[in-house]
Amino acid sequence: MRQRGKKPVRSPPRRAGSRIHAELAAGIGTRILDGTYPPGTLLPNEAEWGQMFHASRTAVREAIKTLNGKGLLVSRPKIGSRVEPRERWNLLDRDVMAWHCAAMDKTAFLISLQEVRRILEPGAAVLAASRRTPQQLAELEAALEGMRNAADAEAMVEPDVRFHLALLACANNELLAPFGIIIEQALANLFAFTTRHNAKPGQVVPMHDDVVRAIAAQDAEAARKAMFVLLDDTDNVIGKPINAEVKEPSAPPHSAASS
Amino acid sequence: MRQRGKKPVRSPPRRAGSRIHAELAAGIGTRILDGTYPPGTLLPNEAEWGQMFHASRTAVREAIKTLNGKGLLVSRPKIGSRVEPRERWNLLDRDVMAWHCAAMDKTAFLISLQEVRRILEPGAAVLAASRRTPQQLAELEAALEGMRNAADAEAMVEPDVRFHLALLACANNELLAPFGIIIEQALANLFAFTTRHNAKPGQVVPMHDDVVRAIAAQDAEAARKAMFVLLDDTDNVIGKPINAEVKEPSAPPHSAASS
DNA sequence: CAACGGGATTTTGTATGACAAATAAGATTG
DNA sequence: CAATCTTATTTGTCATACAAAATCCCGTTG
Repeated sequence: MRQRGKKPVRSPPRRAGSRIHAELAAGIGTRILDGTYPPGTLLPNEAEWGQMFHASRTAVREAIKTLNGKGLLVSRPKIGSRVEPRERWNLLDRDVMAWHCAAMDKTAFLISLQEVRRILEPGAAVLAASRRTPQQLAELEAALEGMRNAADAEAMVEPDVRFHLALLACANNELLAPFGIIIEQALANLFAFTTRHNAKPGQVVPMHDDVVRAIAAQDAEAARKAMFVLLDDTDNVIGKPINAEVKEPSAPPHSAASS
Repeated sequence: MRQRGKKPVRSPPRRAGSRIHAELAAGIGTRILDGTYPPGTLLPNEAEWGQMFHASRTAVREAIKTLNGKGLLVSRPKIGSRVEPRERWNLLDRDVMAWHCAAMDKTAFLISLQEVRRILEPGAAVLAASRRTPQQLAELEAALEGMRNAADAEAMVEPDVRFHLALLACANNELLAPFGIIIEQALANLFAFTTRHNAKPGQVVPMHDDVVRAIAAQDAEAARKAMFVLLDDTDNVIGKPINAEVKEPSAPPHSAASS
């Protein structure tokens, strides 16, 4: 009952409950990833963000702390918040990856993703062959079964992702887990291509099956090779439309920091 | 009415300016990484953390938002903050890596790190051979020169780290950058071993030189092989003390998630 | 008695205001 | 002109109040 004076005008209920700090983090994060605020830039101060998004300084600060945790920013008194150099960004974070993916060219992004997959997945398959537990193998087989039962290409994406994540898990190296995000992003975005260039889907399941059999037999070298076959196939799906659309033979790997 | 003049009740100045929310984030993060609060656990609520650390709820919330950004937590009203499953953690984040490294057995951690390095760095070397710019090559050579001029083993760590980071940069794939953290952690911790088991330091520089020459000559396969030689050497440095200290032949890769 | 629904309660989410601390930049002074 | 002091700006921290969400409990009702 202690009403204590009066209600200070108090801005309107601010729409039904939506996590404002999350929106703010996405808003600021997007602007960083899309180059509006390149590395080294001093961001607007907290009060300005608050006005831009019609939010309180509290919400702004929490958003900034979130981005801080992702390595995009550092804040110091009297200075403000400065965008960190790209190599400090946690690009493997789900949100950062999503903002990044939204900002850059999808095709170039997919090529980068596939390059990393070609490095990682064969190595993971080698480890998996010698280390997978029976239970992990069962999950791998379950994912494969899910791919077999998929009605159409779209329904195959989910078990496909599950398959590759299960493979990573079979490697039993916890530092490999963060790359699951790369798998998810790659396969999710790949779907846009597979619908347009349906590259003999009948062979996809047998190729995955080869990987499973090699890992079940603990044959590391066979697992490695089977994984390369799988990746080659994926590269073909991506590569075809690229060659058809891209003209220039060599583009700069990623836009220079200068501008 | 408002006690403007002197100090109101107001808790003591709380020690000279130290970022409390950072301390809190470290405190909570450490407790998560060391297993005090395993995945799935409901954390104490914000008020309780505030009492534990003698900090305001605001500071606690900002710390939690930081951990949120690192994928360690999710918070929901009425529920509280729950520890996310390990596969959602951003293990490649600097802070998370540091907390993790402090909590787990150093030797086991180094073995995991080296496994990932064996997968990644040869692949990065292959890409580097075909894609490095002259400037990137120059930085690689500068790091090598820094290793040559190092007075002792300790002075070699910094240019060594720079060398491997430069190699990653030569690959010109931005998704490879996050691994720089693995390199840094690996070499920093490795130093504890190399000082104790100084495995013929005279060969280290020539082996790095082989990598540089292969990349300069754009010989991808030679770069790959030279990198393997380098990694084999490191494995030897780690492996020797391990075999001397560890008894049990096979331990579970990482403590299983009970449920 | 059991299933259902609606409030009570707990916890996070947001806003506001005030002050402390840090530091860059300008003003002052020897 | 240089060293120092003041000032101004921005983040950091605290306290308080209230809103929103979601569980949980309990009463209602078939």
